[in-house]
Amino acid sequence: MSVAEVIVDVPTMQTNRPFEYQIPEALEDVVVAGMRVEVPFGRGKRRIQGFVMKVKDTSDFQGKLKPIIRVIDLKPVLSKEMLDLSYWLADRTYSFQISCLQTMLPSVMRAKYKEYVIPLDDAKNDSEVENLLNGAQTLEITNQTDEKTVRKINKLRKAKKVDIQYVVENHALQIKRQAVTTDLNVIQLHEQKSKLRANAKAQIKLLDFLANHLGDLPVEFNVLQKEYGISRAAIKTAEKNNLVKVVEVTKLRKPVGINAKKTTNLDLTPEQKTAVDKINSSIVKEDPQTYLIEGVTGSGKTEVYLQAIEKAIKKGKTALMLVPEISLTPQMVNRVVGRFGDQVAVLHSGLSSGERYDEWTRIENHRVKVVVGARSAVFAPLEKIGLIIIDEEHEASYKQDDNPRYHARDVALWRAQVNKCPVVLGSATPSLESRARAQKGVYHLIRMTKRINNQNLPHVQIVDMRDAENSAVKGDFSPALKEHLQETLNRHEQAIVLLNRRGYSSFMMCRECGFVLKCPNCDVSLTYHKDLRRMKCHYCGHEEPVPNSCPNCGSKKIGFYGTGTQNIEQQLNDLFPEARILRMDVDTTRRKGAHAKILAKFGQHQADILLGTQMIAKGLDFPDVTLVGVINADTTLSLADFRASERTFQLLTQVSGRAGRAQKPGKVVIQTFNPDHYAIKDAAKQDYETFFKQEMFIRHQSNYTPYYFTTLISVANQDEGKTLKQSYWLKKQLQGALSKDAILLGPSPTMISRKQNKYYYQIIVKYKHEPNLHQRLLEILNETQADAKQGYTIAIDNEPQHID
DNA sequence: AGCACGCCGACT
DNA sequence: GTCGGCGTGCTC
Repeated sequence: MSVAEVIVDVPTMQTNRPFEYQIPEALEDVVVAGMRVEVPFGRGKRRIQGFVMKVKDTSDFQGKLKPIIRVIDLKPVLSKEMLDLSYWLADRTYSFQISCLQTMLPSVMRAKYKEYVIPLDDAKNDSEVENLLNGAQTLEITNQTDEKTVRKINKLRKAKKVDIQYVVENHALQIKRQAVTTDLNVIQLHEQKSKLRANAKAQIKLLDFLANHLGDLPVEFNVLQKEYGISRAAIKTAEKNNLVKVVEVTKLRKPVGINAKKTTNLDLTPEQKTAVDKINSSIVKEDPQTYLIEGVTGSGKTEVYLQAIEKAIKKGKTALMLVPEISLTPQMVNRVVGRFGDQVAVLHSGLSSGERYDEWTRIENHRVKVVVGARSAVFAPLEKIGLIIIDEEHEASYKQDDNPRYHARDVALWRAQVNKCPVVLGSATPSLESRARAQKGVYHLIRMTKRINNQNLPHVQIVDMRDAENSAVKGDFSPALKEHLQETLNRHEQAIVLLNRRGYSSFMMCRECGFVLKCPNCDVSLTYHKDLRRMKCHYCGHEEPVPNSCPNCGSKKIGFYGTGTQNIEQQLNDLFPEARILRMDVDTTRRKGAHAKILAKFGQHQADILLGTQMIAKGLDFPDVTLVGVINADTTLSLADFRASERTFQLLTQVSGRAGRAQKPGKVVIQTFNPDHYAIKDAAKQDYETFFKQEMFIRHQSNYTPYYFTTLISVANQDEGKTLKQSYWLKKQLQGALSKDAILLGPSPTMISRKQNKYYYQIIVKYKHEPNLHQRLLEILNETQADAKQGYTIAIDNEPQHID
């Protein structure tokens, strides 16, 4: 007897374990681990999708096993590595295993469930049934089906007149197309052509086409029709005369940007060479070491990546390169594709779900050696990985912010262990966690301090907005920034203006002295809560009234801080009526491809000023940009988040790196109310190391990452009282499991304490070594699962990226 | 999640 | 009396 352990597609705590199914004889040698199967589940006739985790020949189950209905895949869609990874991932992120398995696959492979009402045999002519079906054979039940109909169906079901049929649908279908190919070679084709009658125009055209495109066969019918005017009839005639063959091809939608010119290795600077040598030695030794490249903007990290990838490929291995979604620009993609051609698969959000599935299939079929993609590409079905690269390693977007809340870096490190390959983390501004690990020797630190071609770092000027001259200005542009913009325009060069919009108008700052209202306990800024009209701390729950005057200098100029991009655009228009301005923010980039379009336009110098939010800070390389202006450097600094300084430093350093990438010298103007803050001063000097030391000191003082681990637990319910009660119960449970050294903060309301009509409260655990915590949290999830039906949601975020 | 079972209130 | 409301427990 063969038995399969199956993880079923029911994301609840009670079903978060394998269920055993009997493998029918017909499927005896067909069902293997990693396949999707359709199984019956529950008392009714419900059918659902499941993943086979294991095949064995004995059962531990006391009752009678149900048989597997059918296999959905002909071969496994998840390898042993991925199945193993799913256990680890589910445990680490406190998620359902089914959710982990699903996130590893393209979304089209997620099962779709449909329900139909079907009449039972002896009730086919029943008037009520006929009325319900309205002449049709079946009736689909969707969530659109109105209550009255549902009631009618239930009644007829009880009367045994109709039944419900469940259908599991697989949407991952490849598009099959007819195509033409031939067994003849060029000489034979010419021979055949000469035998044709002169008036057989279409046949001649077809044979000419084949002779010229022998390398590209088979070619689809519709391509021949559309691009060469060769009809289906002509092809059929040629087939009849044994000139061509008609075959079916699975059409793979080819994603954009694969038109890159072939490039070859660039000469390396000594620093680059050292980096490549170190990484390559680990690739050769199959040694799962982690390297952290701390390289200033413009130091040529990408070339290091490319040459290391080449090494991996030469060894017969594959390579995985992760890039933040926002820097997955055609520029970036073309550099990789230019080097490795069609051995590269690109996974980015611009792909349709079908295209994404096709790319996944190409990788799965071993037709790809290199995968470039954003966060979820870390699950690419590559085998024999020889190298994993994570560019812009500090980016918060590598952490998924809903379930499963995984960090791509952690997954990459796990896969590197299994594949015995090195991991390269690269950034101009590494995350404190990674840099600290390098300090401790867990990672190998590679520093690249020089820009290629010895370009100078841009000159950075910090403008103190508290100065009389600047605070007298009506708008948001200081005289200094205005002047530099004008000069740049006069020289017909380009400028980037960054508006730091995160944390928009939620905190209070004094425009006279730069004072920001902070929590007395937690050293993060207080957040304004509209509903209460009070200032609150998101960490500990401290609250106080909104002040009328600055507690530091007594000025009345204290207020909420923030300006929108439209407003700034207007100001720019007024100041420089002759300048062409491009605005890039969530509003102008909502449409697919809009992001790339704006950048392309700016790259072709069709505009003088690019105005935008954080999204313009990353990896752009425009030779004509000689000025970068930062309107309000402080907003991220004042976020109610312990990573605020780190985020500000990263943003300013990255955006400053955009100025003066080519021969022309660059200039950066940073406007701020905190000119003496180390995050701003160090960013101006592009001095990561000094910033790192200072920030580590602060983190040490205030017991944050990387000195402490953090876990964030949030509770939500429609009823605020219930939410609070549950939060306090939770806190008590945790206190029982934690040692004296752990720090428990909260419960406190979240930034938007009410979303979708639910109240949110959170508890933060900071700890160094708590062996019981993980187990206790799993137990708590189990104990509270019954509450889920009463509308409680408990979410656990291991090492949160932001706390709001 | 979806379904059955079971225990209470308000209707043909 | 019974229809149907939802609270509880189970699914190989």
